[in-house]
Amino acid sequence: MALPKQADDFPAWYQAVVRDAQMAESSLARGTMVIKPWGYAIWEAIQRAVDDRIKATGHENLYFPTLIPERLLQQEAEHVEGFAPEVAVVTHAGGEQLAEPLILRPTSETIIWDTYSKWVQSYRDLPLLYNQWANVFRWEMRPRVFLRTTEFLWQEGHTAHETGEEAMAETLRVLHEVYVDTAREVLRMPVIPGRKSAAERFPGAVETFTMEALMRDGKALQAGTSHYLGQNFAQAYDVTFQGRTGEVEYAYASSWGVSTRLIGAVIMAHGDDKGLRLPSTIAPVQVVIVPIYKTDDERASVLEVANGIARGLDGVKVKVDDRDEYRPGYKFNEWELKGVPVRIELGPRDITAGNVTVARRDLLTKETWTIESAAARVRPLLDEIDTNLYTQALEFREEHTARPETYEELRDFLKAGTGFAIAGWDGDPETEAKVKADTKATIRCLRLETGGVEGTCIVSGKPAVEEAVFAQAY
RNA sequence: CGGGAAGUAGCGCAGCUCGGCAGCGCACGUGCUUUGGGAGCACGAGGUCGGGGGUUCAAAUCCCCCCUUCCCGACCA
Repeated sequence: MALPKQADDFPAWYQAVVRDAQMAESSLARGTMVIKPWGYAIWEAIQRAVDDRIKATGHENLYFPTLIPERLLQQEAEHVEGFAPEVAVVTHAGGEQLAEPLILRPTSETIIWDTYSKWVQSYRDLPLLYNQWANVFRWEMRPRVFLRTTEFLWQEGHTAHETGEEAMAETLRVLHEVYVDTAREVLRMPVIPGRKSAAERFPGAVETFTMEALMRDGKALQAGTSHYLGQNFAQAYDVTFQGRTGEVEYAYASSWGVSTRLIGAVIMAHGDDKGLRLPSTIAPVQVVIVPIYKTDDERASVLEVANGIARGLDGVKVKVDDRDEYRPGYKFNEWELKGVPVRIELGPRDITAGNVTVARRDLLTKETWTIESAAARVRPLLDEIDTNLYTQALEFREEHTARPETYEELRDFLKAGTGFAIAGWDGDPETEAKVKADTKATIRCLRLETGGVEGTCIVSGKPAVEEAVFAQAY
């Protein structure tokens, strides 16, 4: 039951955590997964945080169908080229071959923009600020639970605007106010927001923005994307409106999404050799109380005190683990594996002394509190743990971020695959391709906050026009 | 789709080379003893050996085909 060590075999560790913490298991069809209650509860917490922010930034939820006529996909050239290889097609239904095949949506721009063409006549109909929570299907080469499954859950926002400036502002607002904020404040995971290079752009997008997180094996994970689509989809699906001065124009678009991949991100950003470490913001159980006893009398008295403490923890997701069939040591390990931030141990010795023993998951340390103080101290401790998880992850990222001076340094660092490398780039797709050919690493993003880029491209020596963040990626 | 490994009880595996009663550990059921870091003993239940075909008196084992999973690539949220 012991987990593989992260340092020995990170993929094996990841798979064991997912399985042993009962988050998910793979299902019958290739690349599909059953999300089990512990994993789904984490997803629900993430959903809630993301959905709150989507609503707070002025969007409404709606729902489009899973099945889309195949011809719709053909209408946007780059989009079909990008997605066709991984689209699942329904050819038969009702015992007959369909006259027109249907695809299982890999994303919904096509059906949504085709529909928007009926909804938009005038600039007064804009903007459309809609989001949906949905499942999508992508027939990827190599599935990995949560990170890349054939079917996954996500939200996808699709907005239509009167001007390009407005659509771009929307794209960036969602990136920062919804995604980066959720990553930092809820997942407690530091991310680098940035722009994708043309090679890494979403098919059909004019500009793709991303947030990139660093996993504890040194690889980067694209944790969320927000796309400025310009007028590409409006032109492909004929979404026109009459503007303020009477002329007919195409609408401007954004689309953006985060998925169940975020669960994998949390596992690999915070997890340690004992298993998951969850911030309280997404923990299905924030505090677990483990009673310790020998006799039935002790059991009764310990549980009475334990339940009293639980009742006193107002607004905290607390569980008294009163299962009689497991011993305390087993429960300690199990809740550590599942990532519960705080464990309270309570036995006859504690009760005699008027104390509880409090173990924190982030540091694996124990402290002693008086029973009376527990109600007041739990919430501050949860906050402290959440802050510490973020700090630890940020320190890890800083320790694993290099600023190489020469191409040899960049190449060696990227080949080792131990983190981010930040360097000047001349913007040429050929230099980007050279790095990928030499190291298998990619430009994860181009920094947003850099103004005038100084210095030279680390590959070509020509003047740099971008500051690029390179890494091996999932 | 290319390279590698593997499918045997819920999980992890041995058995296969050299064909001959389907096993081990954990988990599971019952009972007793236990309980402050993954308890002990006893008894017990659980199997189309990934699927199909072939060879043979006899196949988990040998041969052929197929499927699936994992790892490494190319693709990707």
